[in-house]
Amino acid sequence: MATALSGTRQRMEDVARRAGVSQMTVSRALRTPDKVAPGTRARIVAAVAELDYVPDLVAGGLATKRSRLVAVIVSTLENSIFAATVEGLTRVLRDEGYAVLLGASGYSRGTEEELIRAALGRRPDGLVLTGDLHTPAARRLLQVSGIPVVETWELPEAPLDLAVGFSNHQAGAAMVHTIHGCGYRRIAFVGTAAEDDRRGHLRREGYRAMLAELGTGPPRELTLPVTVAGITDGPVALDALLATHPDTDAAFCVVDGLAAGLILACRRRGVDVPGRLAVAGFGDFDLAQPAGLDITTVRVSGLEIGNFAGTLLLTRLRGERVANAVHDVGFSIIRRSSA
Amino acid sequence: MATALSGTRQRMEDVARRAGVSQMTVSRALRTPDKVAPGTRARIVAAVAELDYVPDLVAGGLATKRSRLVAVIVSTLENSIFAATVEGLTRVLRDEGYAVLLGASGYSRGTEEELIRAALGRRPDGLVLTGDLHTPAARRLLQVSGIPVVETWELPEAPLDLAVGFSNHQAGAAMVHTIHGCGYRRIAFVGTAAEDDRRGHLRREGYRAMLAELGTGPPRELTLPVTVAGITDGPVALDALLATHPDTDAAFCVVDGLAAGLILACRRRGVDVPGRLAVAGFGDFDLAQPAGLDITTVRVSGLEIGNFAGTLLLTRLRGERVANAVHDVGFSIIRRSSA
DNA sequence: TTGAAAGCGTTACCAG
DNA sequence: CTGGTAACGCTTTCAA
Repeated sequence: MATALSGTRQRMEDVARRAGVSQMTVSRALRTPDKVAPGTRARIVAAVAELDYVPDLVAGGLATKRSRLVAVIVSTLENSIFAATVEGLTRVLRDEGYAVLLGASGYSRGTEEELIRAALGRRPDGLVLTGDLHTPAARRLLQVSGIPVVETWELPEAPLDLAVGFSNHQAGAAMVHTIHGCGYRRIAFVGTAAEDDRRGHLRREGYRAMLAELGTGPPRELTLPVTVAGITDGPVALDALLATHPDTDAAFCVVDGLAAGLILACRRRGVDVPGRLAVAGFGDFDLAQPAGLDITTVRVSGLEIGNFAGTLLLTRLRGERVANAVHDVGFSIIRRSSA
Repeated sequence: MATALSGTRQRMEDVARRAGVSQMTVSRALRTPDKVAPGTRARIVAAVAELDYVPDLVAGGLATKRSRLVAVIVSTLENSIFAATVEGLTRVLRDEGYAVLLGASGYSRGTEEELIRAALGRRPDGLVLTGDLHTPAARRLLQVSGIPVVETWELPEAPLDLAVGFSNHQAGAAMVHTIHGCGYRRIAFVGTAAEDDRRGHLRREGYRAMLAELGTGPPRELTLPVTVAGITDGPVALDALLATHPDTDAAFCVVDGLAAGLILACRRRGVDVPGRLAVAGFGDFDLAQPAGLDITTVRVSGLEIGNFAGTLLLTRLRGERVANAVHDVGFSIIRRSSA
C-alpha cells in the first residue's frame, strides 16, 4: 500500500492518475457512482483509499455555490440549555452532510452582528441565531444574504425568516394556573429589574394576565435589584418577600436558580416549603432535582429546539416550502414537591 | 443609498465597478489598505458599505490555501465542562479571525473518525480533539493532513501533535493526600467497572500510588457494576461500601455525581458526613455546591483548557515553534465540608 | 499606485 | 460511459 507522506494533500488529479482515468471521472465516481462503470469505479475507490484522499469541499463549494455549512450563533454555551440546542442542531445537520460553524456572542448584539458578518463571509447555506434581538445592520445583512435564517428560543412577532421557540408569556400564565389549581391564592412573582430581560418580562406578563383571568387579587410583585438572579439571591428575596407581602403563600420565581436559593433560604429559616410558602421556578435546571431540590418548574427542551430548527432548515435547504414560519415547541409544567 | 436586493450576493467585481477601479485594487484595499492611494481607498470603502459587500472567504481560502477555519470535535456539549472548553476556544480563535467548525462525536471513536474526515474536507488550518483515543485511520488521516492538532483534557504519552490537559493520576493522588492530611486513615475508592474509563482508571491508580506512598494500609476499592456512575448510584454504593469495608472513614468517588449520590444516601440513612464518613469527588460539577451539596473535590478549568489550546494552536498557525508539545494546566483541590 | 493574467481544486456543461 | 473546457470569486505574480 502506498504511504501518503505527511502534509501531502492529495488532489482529485492524483487519484485520477493512479486510477488511470480523467479527473472528471473521479468526480463523478464520488458524487454519482451509478453513472460510472463498475470496473472504473472500483479502481477509483481503491485509489482513493490508497491515497487517503479527502475531497476538498471548499473548492467544491466554490463550484457549486453551496457550502453545506450552517452557521450557528449562540449567546453562550455555558448555559447547558443552549449547548443542548447546538448539539441537537449539529446532529441533525450532520446526517445530511452539513457542518456547523459556531460563534458565541456573549449576549452582545454588537458582537452578534460581527459574528454574523464573519459567518456570512464563509457563505453558509443557512444561519441559526438565539433570540430575536438583532442590530438593524445585522437584519439587513441577513436579508441581503438571501439564506434561510432560524431564530431560536423565542416566538418573534416579526421573524427574520423562520423561528423555533416557545411562549414565555403562555408559560408564565400556565404556571400561575397550576399553582392556583393547587389551592394557593396569594401568589407572588419574583423577578429582576434588568431592562433587557425580555424573557423575564414576558413571564411576568403571563403571571399578571393569569392572575387577572382568575380574579385572584392584585399582583404581588417583587423586583430584585440585580441583572441576573441566581441561587445566592435567595435570602434577600425571602426577606423582601416576607416584608412586603407577608401573607404570600406561593412564590413564582423567574428562574430556577432563584427558586433554588429561595428554597434553601426557607430551609435555613425554618420556613416550611410548600406548607408555609410554595415555590415554583422556571427552566428545570439540570442538577437542582438530583441534588435534592425538588422544584416545581417550567421545562423547555433545548434539544428539541435544536432538532426542530435543524429539521426546518433542512426542509428549506431542500428547496421545500415551510408551512409555518414560526414554530412553537411548547413547554411542560413539572410538578414537584416545592409547590 | 443603493439598496442591495434580497439574495443578491455582491462580488468584488461589483464593488470595483462601483468604485471605478479594477477588481484587484479592491482586493488590495481590503487586505493591504496602505498599498492603495487614500482617495481610491475611500471610494472603495464607500462602495463596500453601499453594497453591504461581504468578501467570500471560501474563494479567498481556495486561492491562499488557508481557510482560517479550526475544526473542534468534542464528545458532547451536554457536559458543561466541554462546553466551556469550546467557548474558550471560539473566543481566542475569533480574535485572530479564525472560525470554529464544531462536531460532536458522542463518545464514539468511529463517529470521531467520520467527523475528522468530514472536517478535513473543509481544509481547516487546525484541529482540536477531546481525549487521546482515536482510531488508527483517524491518526493516519491527521498525520497526512499536515495541520496542527491539539488533543485536550488528557496528557497523552504519544501525542499526535500538541496536547493540553491535566494528569488524572496526579489529581487522584493529590486528593488522597489531602484526605489523609485531614486525619482519615481508612480511605476507600469508589469507581466503575467500565473498560474504557481510562480517566477513572488513572484516578484510581493515583489513589493506589498515594496510599502506598503514605503506607496507609491496603487499598479499599469498590467497583460499581455500571458504566457511568451518577447520583442515582448513591444508595447502592453506600450499601456496598458499608458491607465490604465497614470501617471505612472516607470515600473518594471517581466523579462528583457519584459523590453527591453518596452524600444524599448518607443523609437519608443518618450517616454523618463527614463525621462518620467523609466523601470526596472529582470534577466540581456546577450545581452541586449551590444546591447545598458541599463536596470536597478536584477542579479542572475547562475554559482554561480551551483558552490554552487556542493559544497554542495560534502560535503554531503563526508558524512559530511551540516549546512543549504537551501542556499541563493542572488542577485544584477544593476543600469543602464533605471531607 | 494600479491592472491583467494565471491559478487554487472542484463541478457544470457539452462533446464524443 | 467518459473526457475536455469553462466557470466559481478570490489572491498571487508580474507588468505597466
